[in-house]
Amino acid sequence: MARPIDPHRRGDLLRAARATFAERGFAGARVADIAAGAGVATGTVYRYFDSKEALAAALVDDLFTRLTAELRPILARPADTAPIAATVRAALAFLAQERDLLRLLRLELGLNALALYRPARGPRQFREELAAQLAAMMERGQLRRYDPAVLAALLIGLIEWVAEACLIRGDGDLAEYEGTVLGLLHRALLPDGVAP
Amino acid sequence: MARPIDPHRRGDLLRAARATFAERGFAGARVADIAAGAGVATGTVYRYFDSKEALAAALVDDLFTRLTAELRPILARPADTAPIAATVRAALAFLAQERDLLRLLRLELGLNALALYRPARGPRQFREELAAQLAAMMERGQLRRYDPAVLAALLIGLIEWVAEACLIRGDGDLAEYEGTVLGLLHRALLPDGVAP
Amino acid sequence: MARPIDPHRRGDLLRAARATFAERGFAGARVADIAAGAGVATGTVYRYFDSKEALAAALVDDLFTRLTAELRPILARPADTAPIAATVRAALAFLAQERDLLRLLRLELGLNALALYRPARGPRQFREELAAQLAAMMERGQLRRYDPAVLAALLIGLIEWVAEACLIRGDGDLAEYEGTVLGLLHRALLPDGVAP
Amino acid sequence: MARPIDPHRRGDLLRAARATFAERGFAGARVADIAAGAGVATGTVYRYFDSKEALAAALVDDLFTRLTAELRPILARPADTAPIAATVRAALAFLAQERDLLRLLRLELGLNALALYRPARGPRQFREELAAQLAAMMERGQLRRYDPAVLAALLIGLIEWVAEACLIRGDGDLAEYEGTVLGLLHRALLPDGVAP
DNA sequence: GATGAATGAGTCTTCATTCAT
DNA sequence: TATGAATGAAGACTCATTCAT
Repeated sequence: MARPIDPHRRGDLLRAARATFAERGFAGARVADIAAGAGVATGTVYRYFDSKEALAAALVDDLFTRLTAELRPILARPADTAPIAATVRAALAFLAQERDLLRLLRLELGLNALALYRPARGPRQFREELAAQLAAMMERGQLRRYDPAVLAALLIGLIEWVAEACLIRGDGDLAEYEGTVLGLLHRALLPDGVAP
Repeated sequence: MARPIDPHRRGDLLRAARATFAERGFAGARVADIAAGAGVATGTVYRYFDSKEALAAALVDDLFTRLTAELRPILARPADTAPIAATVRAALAFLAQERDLLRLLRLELGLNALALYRPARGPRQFREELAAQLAAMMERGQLRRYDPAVLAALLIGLIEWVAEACLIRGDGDLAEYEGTVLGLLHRALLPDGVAP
Repeated sequence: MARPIDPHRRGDLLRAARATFAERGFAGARVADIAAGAGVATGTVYRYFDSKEALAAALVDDLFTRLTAELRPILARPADTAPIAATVRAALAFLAQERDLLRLLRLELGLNALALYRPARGPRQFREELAAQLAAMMERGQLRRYDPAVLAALLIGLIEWVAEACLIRGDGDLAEYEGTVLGLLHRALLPDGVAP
Repeated sequence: MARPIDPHRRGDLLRAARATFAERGFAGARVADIAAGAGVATGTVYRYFDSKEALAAALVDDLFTRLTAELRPILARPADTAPIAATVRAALAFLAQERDLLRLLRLELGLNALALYRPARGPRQFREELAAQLAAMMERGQLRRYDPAVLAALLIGLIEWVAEACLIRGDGDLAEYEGTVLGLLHRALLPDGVAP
């Protein structure tokens, strides 16, 4: 049997890539540096990832995976009186800790690059779960009626927007933007005469 | 750098750049090709623009300039009972006709590149005008009270979000998304008991 | 390097190599593909051949071995009144069926590569046999006197030349070239007043 | 007016390439080295030649051009009683001084590479001239009748063969091989009862 | 001002070969 | 013996930018 594939290698490479991208930016990071950072030879990178871009895409994929893993339980919390607000807050808190990946994603990677590698599953699936959840809430009269799919996409878009504006561009204060968005959503989503 | 003399040349270059970027993408477009497309020598490009990126940024700048020029009168229309909805509609209609620049902006240019070259005036100034307008409307009781600056940014963000989702990613139907967003804004912004 | 145990494997590899070289060219053929084609692991190739080039050289070696094996009996045919012409014809007919290896040899392999791996025996030995045969014929007055060694080399060179011109470069018609060469040899080699 | 193109550059590059190829071989020669040898920047090479291979092909082209320029007058020498022998001798003498290019051509360049770049003119045209010359000689009864085109190709092939055997592979002595070939040609080409 | 020839930095990727298992 | 994961050297080429004319 040949040398068995090391299950840690992939993680090591991802870690090294994240550090190198954060330090030097995507263009400035050399594949050789990332390999060295993971303690392997340059060519080895290409046994785990198709290209430098694929490495970055995997990092971003991973970000979304962890984010949605964090949000799902909150969104599904049956007793929560304001699951949407809680989800938005949790998402923003999570993203605030991942500025480096967020910068990589919005500042350096073309959306094109991403589209090539991002498996449709992750974020799309979460959006569908969210839409289902929203539809159920509308059904129960907890939410005004909108197109659940569009509303789900919109909620995610709003989260991304706040993150981009506050965490990447630094154009605004996170708490303030969060407050405004939640207030707006409160008015827009809750039926008349319902407390948040 | 001396100011370019011939404004005609500048326009030719911008036109050639737009065509070349649309055809080959930003990376694939050679400065020499753009120059040839405008009927000038390669070096001449650099008398009008500092770099290839500056050329792209100018194109995007121009997009925003034309967009805001289109929106200002609508927003300021005194008799309009729903200036916000009209503005959103006009913005989306305008952007629907500029998909190629939108793609360039979101798909190929890093936000980084943009930040380097985009003069703060254009979009920022429009945002401030919008904020002032919103503040005035709140003052008059036509709008619920939110932070006008954040709300202005949010409105612009929503427009960009719809444009990106529907015009670039093709993830949704423009009319449907527009309807949902306008409905949501209606609920969120108008005081109780006010017709749109 | 231990001698390979399984001669079957060796044949499989040679077959796979020939197919892969023919399909993708020498440079385009990956050792891993050849291994896969033979149903073995990459590393196994190196138990049978020292290098990718050695694989190609073995193929060419084999070509020469088969060619000379085919020619020897013809050349030695005691009753033949024109053994040289018969040999040239047989050689060309044989080579016409091995275009792929011929192309590999003349188009892709540098003669350098060949020199490194080709064991001197094969072609050199045949040339010596041919020279001996020619010397004997000169002795018997069946041939004009030339340096037998040079003439042997020349005959082989002429065969290779016709093969290259007609089978590889496609510059001429095989039958026509063969006829001209045989006519020329006839004049040059046979003593006056001898029928072919 | 921009910097005018330097007519010496191409020649400088060719000279530097020849020296570098001779010293390091084709594969071993770096384009950067060749450029440095010609006193220009790496990229400049690519304004004059499409690729490293094109550089080598140009060198070989040049070899043929100079060779045929040398042979034409000899071949056309009206008073010459043995123009073919004189041409063969002159060709071999010329090639003996160009071993480095000959090695490059036969040892390192695939014939493929050559075919891509070699303009059909040079050698092909010479072959046609030679064929015409041979046809005229046949017409005048100075030569036995063969297909002139094939015979021309064959004569050139014989010269190349002697050059390869003696100058590149070192398998034989040039004078001896030349003598044998000329003797053979003498017998094969001259009509009975004609002195060389 | 315009020209366009010259510059030269800068790196991803492949794949033959090795050798630990 | 076979395996196949790991290695890592190695360099052609592009093209944005400059600047001599």
